[in-house]
Amino acid sequence: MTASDKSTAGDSTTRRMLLDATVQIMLEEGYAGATSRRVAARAGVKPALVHYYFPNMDELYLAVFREGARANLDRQSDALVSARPLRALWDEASEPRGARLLLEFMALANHRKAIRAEIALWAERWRDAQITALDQILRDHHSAGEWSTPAVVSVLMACVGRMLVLEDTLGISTGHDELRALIKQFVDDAENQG
Amino acid sequence: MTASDKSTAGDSTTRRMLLDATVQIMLEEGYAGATSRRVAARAGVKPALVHYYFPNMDELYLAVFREGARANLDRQSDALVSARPLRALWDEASEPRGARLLLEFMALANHRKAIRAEIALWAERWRDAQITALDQILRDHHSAGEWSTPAVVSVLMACVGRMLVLEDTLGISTGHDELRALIKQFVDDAENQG
DNA sequence: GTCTATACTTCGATAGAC
DNA sequence: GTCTATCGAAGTATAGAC
Repeated sequence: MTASDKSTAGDSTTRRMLLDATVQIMLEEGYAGATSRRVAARAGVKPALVHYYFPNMDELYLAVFREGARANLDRQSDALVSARPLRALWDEASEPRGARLLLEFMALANHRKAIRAEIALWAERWRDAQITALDQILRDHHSAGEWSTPAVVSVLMACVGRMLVLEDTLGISTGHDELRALIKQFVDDAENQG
Repeated sequence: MTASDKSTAGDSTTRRMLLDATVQIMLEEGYAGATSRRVAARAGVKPALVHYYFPNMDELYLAVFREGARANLDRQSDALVSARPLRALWDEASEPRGARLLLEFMALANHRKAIRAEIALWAERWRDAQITALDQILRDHHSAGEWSTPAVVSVLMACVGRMLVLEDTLGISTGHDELRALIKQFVDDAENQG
């Protein structure tokens, strides 16, 4: 085990474990449950260590968010050049963990104003890249309907995919199957003739 | 001023002020900012009074939610029998205060599990009523498109209207105008030929 | 119904030993 | 890098005077 293995192996550095613990707690108990003490306990270290790696809690939350945002952008880049980009985008928007974490960060942005700008920055990058790529994709697949412009498709998939997940999490399901079937049909129609 | 006026007049009882203060703080600082001390301060009373009217904080949050949910259902009932029900539903889904408050309660439901069931109950009632009414409305206006079923229209308007508001709040706007214009066009087309 | 006073817990953050 | 120890602030909740 050389020193350089540290970044590729289990990534079991303390900092890594603190970030993971924060995400896990946010998903299970909401952002208000991710306190310095509880994050430390989940990571198996003492509370003071949290402040060694992150000067304050805002920085911890921002580090968690930035890491997730970067991973999200990377996955989207892969999705946009895949064989079925529309399906990949829809799957990504419907991914429960990401949607639930984003809910927490949206609420956290309302409680800690330092978070707000970071989310907006990431979201605009994410959407711009998606719209740019969709412009070509929708043209290639000459998708039906004058309404299916890149911007509309991008915003619609993001809004609907995520909100359906959030409703599912709460135990709300009325109408979901019907809407999901419709979207799946649109995606399949567009990509099977491409 | 008789005793019965208390319910109709300014409603300036202490309980009323506590509920209002809680909503205001949740909107401005997020649910985690609505602590018993701060709610009391905002209402102009001492913290102990909060626990006189509400045995614990869960009950306060639930009282706030139930009141908002009832008002929401009432407004929807009016909307569904109005001259332009689709426009009214879209306006209601796009109303910033309601959408932002719902975000807080969705996150709160993840932090305080007692909230979760109450939201699901209200949301299912709300959607069922909407779908039932839309069934007749869409028939009357013989709205175009095989996709415009009651369930799909209901879920779509709710998801998109609210998520656009949340994105706006964060400072995200790309693609919003285009999608809003499209929905406005759909609503207008459906209701101008009715 | 509203207050004062208080008990108890948990929080974020720091100082300093190892 | 990790710990022990600790500070001061803020949280929920209760008891009891008025």
